[in-house]
Amino acid sequence: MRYPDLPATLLELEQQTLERWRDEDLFRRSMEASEGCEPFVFYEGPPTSNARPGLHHVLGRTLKDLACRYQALKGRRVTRIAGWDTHGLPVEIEAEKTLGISGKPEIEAVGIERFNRTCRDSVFTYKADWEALSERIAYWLDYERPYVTCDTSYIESVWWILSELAKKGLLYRGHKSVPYCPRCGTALSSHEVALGYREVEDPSLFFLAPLLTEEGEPDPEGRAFLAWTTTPWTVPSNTALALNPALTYAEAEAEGRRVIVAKDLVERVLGEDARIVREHDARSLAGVRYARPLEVVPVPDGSDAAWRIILEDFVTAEDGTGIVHIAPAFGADDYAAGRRHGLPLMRSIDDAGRFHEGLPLVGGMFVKDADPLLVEELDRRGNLLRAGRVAHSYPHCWRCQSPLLYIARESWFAATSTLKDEMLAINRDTAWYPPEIGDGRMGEWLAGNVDWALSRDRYWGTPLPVWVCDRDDDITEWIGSLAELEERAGPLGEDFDPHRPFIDEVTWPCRECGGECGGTMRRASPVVDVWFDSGAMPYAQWHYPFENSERFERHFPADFISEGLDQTRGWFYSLMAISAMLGRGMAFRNVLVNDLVLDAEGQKMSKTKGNAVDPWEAVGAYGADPLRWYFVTVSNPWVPKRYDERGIAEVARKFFDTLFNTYRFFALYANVEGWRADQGPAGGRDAGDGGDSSGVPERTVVPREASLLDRWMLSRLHRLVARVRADLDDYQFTPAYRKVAQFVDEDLSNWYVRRSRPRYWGKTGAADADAAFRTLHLALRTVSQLIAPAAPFTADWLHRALTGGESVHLSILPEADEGCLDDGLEREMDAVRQLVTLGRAAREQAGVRVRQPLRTLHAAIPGIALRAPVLAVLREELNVKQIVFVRDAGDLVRLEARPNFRTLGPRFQRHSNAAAAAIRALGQPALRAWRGGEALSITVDGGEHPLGPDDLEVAEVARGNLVVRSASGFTAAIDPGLDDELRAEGLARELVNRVQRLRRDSGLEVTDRIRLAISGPEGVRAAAARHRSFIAGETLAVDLVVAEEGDGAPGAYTSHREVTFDDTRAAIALAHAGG
RNA sequence: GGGCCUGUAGCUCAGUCGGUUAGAGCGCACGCCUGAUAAGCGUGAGGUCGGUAGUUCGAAUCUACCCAGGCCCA
Repeated sequence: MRYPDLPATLLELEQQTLERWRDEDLFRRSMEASEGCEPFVFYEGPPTSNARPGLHHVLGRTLKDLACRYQALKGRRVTRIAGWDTHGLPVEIEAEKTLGISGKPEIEAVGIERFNRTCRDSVFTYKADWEALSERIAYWLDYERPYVTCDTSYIESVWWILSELAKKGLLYRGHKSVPYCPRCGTALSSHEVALGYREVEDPSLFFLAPLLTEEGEPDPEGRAFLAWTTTPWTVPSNTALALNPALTYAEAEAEGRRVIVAKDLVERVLGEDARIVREHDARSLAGVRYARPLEVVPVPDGSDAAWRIILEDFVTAEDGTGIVHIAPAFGADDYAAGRRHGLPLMRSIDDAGRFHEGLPLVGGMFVKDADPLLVEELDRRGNLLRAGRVAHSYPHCWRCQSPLLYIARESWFAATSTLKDEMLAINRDTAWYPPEIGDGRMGEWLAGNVDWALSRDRYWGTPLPVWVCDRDDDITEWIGSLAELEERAGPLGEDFDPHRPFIDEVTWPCRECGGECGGTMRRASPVVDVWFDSGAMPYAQWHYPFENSERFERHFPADFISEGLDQTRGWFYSLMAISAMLGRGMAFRNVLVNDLVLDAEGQKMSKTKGNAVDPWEAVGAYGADPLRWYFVTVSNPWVPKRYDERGIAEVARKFFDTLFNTYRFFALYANVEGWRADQGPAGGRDAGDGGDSSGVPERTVVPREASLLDRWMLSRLHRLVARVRADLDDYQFTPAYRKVAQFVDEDLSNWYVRRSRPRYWGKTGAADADAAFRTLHLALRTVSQLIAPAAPFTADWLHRALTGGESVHLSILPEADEGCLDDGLEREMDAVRQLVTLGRAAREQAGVRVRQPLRTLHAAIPGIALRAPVLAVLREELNVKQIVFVRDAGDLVRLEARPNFRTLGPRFQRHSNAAAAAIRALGQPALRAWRGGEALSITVDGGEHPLGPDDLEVAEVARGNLVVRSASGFTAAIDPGLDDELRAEGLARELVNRVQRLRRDSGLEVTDRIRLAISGPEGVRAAAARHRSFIAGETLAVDLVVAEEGDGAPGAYTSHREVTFDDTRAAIALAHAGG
């Protein structure tokens, strides 16, 4: 049994792994394996399946999958049920396109039955695409039994929730101001409204509302409030004027009138000539009566509260007059204010946007056409101060371009605002990643919570399960199940479809009024907001409470959910609001938010711009693992991501290729040497804990007396495990996997393996080779487990290759072994690596290559001593004979004082720089004395100041005829001087270098033995002779002949080469020793 | 129009409580290595920290305004 070769490409590796997963039914096996384990509950936010998955779904699904796989790796049982969001306007719009129709009148002409059938047919258009992409990117989700929001069982659970809320008195009928298209006869969703903003010119008029006394008499002083509007057609429905309670208002003389406006706006609104007569605090004006500016619409009953001054926070002094005209029948703020103050709703127009027939002046006119007449009438009544035009952005219907009207329409509401405090408390207990979304966007949204308008006047959705008596609409019944419905209306028949139009036909005689009224209970026509559907998934995915009660309880609340930022007021809110209303507290404990995927230029991806990246293309380019890894490591999930294919290529090279090369190295030599993880070393030493079919890796494979590098590697490895676990437990995926990447590249590949290489071909003995293999095997295997959540294909392939077939996704991630951590050793090795960098820089500067040995490295390091075996690593890496640590004696070192601003700043304030300069200017003797423990003081601003221990740092800087490099307290200095001995050794290494190249060029295998001949001038011969065994050993020469120039027997060798070393010429020749 | 997020090297990103010499990878230039070789390693150059004004002894970091991109809402 060998350690297998890697597939030719990562894409091939993924394909092989996918096939294996399919053959093994691995997802199912992983679920079975965790049967009975502590559950980890994940809720899948349902995507709409009638649109293709996009690249951003790969991001979202990577994060979800990562969290779930990590928990599974820790031994949790992770429920992850797929779901489909199937109702709503996007589906209806697709159906309109399919049927070639547009708008509600045309839908009704076609018939709701046919229309909804078309909707249902279109819902799963791209289901296969979604499932295929999910599989390809290794998003493990249970697609066997997905929840589907248009299924009868799902709808029944939604009905149950609504009826529960009704029982709690949380549902009511009211009005909601909605953007409404008068031509299409329909309200538009906010998404649709956003599509239609256009810059237009509208009337801008300042109109007057004359003050009245409390008795309703004209104000003796003839004063009037001044209000501003761009919609004259709403003025007849005015019922109040709102002031900001925090503002001061002024009475001013202008154009012969005494008008009241916000004090700050007097000049802007009334001109420079306006004279302020009196000032009023807003509060003192509250409740003051005024005369209706226009009397076109009749006064309804119960209008006692109307036509008075009210106070509202939303009023600003930014524009207008600081006095806002309130027409509750139209604006959203107006409607809310109307409810707060008990104002009447003066609905004066019909569904086509026309004033009611029979009204004076404007009866039957389209509201926008009536504007000029109303302005004229205001003027005639002396209530117009000024009229003009203003350009502003105003929403239009994206379908027909009609200007939208904001109109209060009948709606069914859930009284979420009564649970505001409860939701705020839940939100505080919810762990948001990042936290600022919870505090900010979500917290503010909840703080400003208004009742949830649940109903939509549409067709394809969960029908609102409320029936209303057609004689007395105060009589309503909420139905919570199909059984309840049958109890009322009789059998519904097999396979009853609870959608419209069928549900609309279910009626029964009104019982409330004892049959006296002879009324019929008919369903209120709206369907439910689709956000209610998705927020109901914790219950409805189990058809709770009709079945699965116990399973539901086990899966509530969710431990974890994750969606895009746009879901804050969408799914996150609907989950939270529904559970709060049901009295069940929080619906999710942890929520990870991701931002958008932008294109490489930072622009939003969209089909119309043509910059959208097809996820299949992205996966096909480098593979799913690099794409997932890129998304995870490039930046935190909640930061907008630029998708740049070059970034994926970089990840594939930098991380995956490095990891693969490390494995390839391991496999190459393990196979050559016949090393197996489950066998002892060749020398017959104890095999340790041997094989591990348990899935739990051996905790410590290398005993205490193991080599320095192994102990260092294990310390790094276990520290990595501890840190990654801590990060992942805290949903910090990006830092976690950046740490893994850094470990693989810097610690494992570039230091441990590089420094250990000769150990693998036995240069240090069989036992040491075994330890080296064992350590590398453990490191690779642990890495494969750590990356399993992020790069599931690569991880699985690696794990199987290393363990002989065991899937990483069935394994358990070990805990970090504290006993392996060795802080001191890690610090020493860090110091060595720092000195190596500096030493190399010094060599570069001196123009001496590493192959040329040097006598001495002078080094200074802050605060740690390096032990002998660590120093050996440093000597070897820098190719020096000895290392001398400089102290403050001798010519090598100069002391340098570095002021510490952290302590000086607070103490010296504006004299900090002077103090710092005084410290820098301290002389060598003073600094030596300071180091010796003597007191030191400086003179600043004429005063004598003693220095404390933290006020300065004393650093050593090497000096003299050395080439010096230093950084952050570390100094490395080399003496570039060479003697004959060093030159000879350097030459010997050069010879080895040339022979190795010739070996390679001659096509020899790395293990082939050779016969070797070297000829050249005296210096070369002397070096070769002196380092004969070194050269022979390095080049695997069984025979080395050193000859005079032109001497020797060329015919005996198969490869010859002239070589030069700087200005010296020589010749080498070799032949395969075996034959 | 309002609220929020982002802006640091050519590119992608770090940057702790405000601390005086702002880091890394890629790319680029130069070099090394040749028992991981369609690999590997190193050194170097490269910055108005989006802009302006302020607070402070000291600002990438705090404040205000502005610019660009994005999100949510109207």
